[in-house]
Amino acid sequence: MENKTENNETKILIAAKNCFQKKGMAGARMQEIADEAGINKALLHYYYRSKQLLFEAVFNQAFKIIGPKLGEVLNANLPLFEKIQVFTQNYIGFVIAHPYLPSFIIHELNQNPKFAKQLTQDERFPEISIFKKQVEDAVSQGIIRPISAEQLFINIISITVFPFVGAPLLKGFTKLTDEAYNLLLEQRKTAVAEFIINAIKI
Amino acid sequence: MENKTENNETKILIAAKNCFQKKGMAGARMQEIADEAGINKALLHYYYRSKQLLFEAVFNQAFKIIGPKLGEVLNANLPLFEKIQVFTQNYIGFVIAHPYLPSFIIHELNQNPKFAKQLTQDERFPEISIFKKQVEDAVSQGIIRPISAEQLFINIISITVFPFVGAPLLKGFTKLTDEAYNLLLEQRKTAVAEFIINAIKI
DNA sequence: ACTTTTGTTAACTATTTGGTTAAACTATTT
DNA sequence: AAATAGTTTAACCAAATAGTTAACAAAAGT
Repeated sequence: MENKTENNETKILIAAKNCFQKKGMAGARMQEIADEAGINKALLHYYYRSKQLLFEAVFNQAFKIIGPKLGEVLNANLPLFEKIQVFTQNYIGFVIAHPYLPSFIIHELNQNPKFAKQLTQDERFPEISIFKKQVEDAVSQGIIRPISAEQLFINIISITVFPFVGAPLLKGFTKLTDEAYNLLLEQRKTAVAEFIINAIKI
Repeated sequence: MENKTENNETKILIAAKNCFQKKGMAGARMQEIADEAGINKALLHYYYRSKQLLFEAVFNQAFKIIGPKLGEVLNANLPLFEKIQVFTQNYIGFVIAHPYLPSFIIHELNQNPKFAKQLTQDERFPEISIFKKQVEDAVSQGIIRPISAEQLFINIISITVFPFVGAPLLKGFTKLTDEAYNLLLEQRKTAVAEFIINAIKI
């Protein structure tokens, strides 16, 4: 067993992930990451030379997880409605398990547009072309109402991700307790696909 | 004319708004705010004692703008479908004019949950109870499919706001240029309401 | 006129913070 | 066991940064 005691390199990465995701690049402190990893601050610099590089390691790892997760379903060989069901269910489940991840990615991408361009060109970056064709076919066959694949895709992602990103705000508006709100998120695993399919189905 | 030369207090607030919205509380620098306002850094502290207080002034002002804007339509005396149309159109238009605002509010609220609680109790904080009743009535009258007002509200906000918050990400996915993406946002002013109404209408 | 209050600045201070160094410690090789 | 390479730490360092001070200027009272 190799992870009897996690090695420092991964302990650092885990601690850094937590700190960066909670506080963002600008708000996170190297000392805090070191403390959370239970090691000396100099060791951070030993493994990852600078804050910037440590941040990029965390960010890339985050994207390596979430990117393929998205592409996987989008490019699967499934009928459109089923695909929407699987996608939203999978994805909401995934985000429930990693609640800080979307806000983190979005915030840092907003801070650093160059970073965004770079990501787009990564080979792991999800492709929507298959999904796009599928939507266009469904429209021309009269199965769904006319809508561009881009608009539909944006609607799906929005309705899936935003309830996590905007949780504090939405909890405020709806005056729900944390438990009630989490229950509601859980229900969305199936409710969201239903909503979207109703919106496009003829 | 009183704003011949804007007074320093508001010049500071404007500069601070820009910096905080672009870089967040943690990323913004007092010196940068002073430079952008064209004044000495000490003057920031003269008017707003600390970075924290300046930040709160900016944040509260931001919420003072966006909060009532939301409540206004939600509590208006309009039939449900029309309300959805007016709300999405108004709100998308508003966010086009203030594109950094939602990300800013969301990020800072995620950083500081106490802040969120405090806001909820503010009298300016929008109420959804009228909207809630309206949705419940529409459901029981069989006008719309069964859905909780909270879920519908979350869907509306998500689909309205997320395309702005997640713009860099969504631009990446859809491979659209900035212009194409902006055009698409413009189209959403009407398309979004249609989508939502189709989703719930029986 | 002069006194007081308000506004403004340059220079300074204290602290935080990312990053370095040199030494100590540990495992691995020879 | 000695040498070597890899790992870890305490103590530092330099730059950045929020905040202060003291002097000065302008405006407002008197």
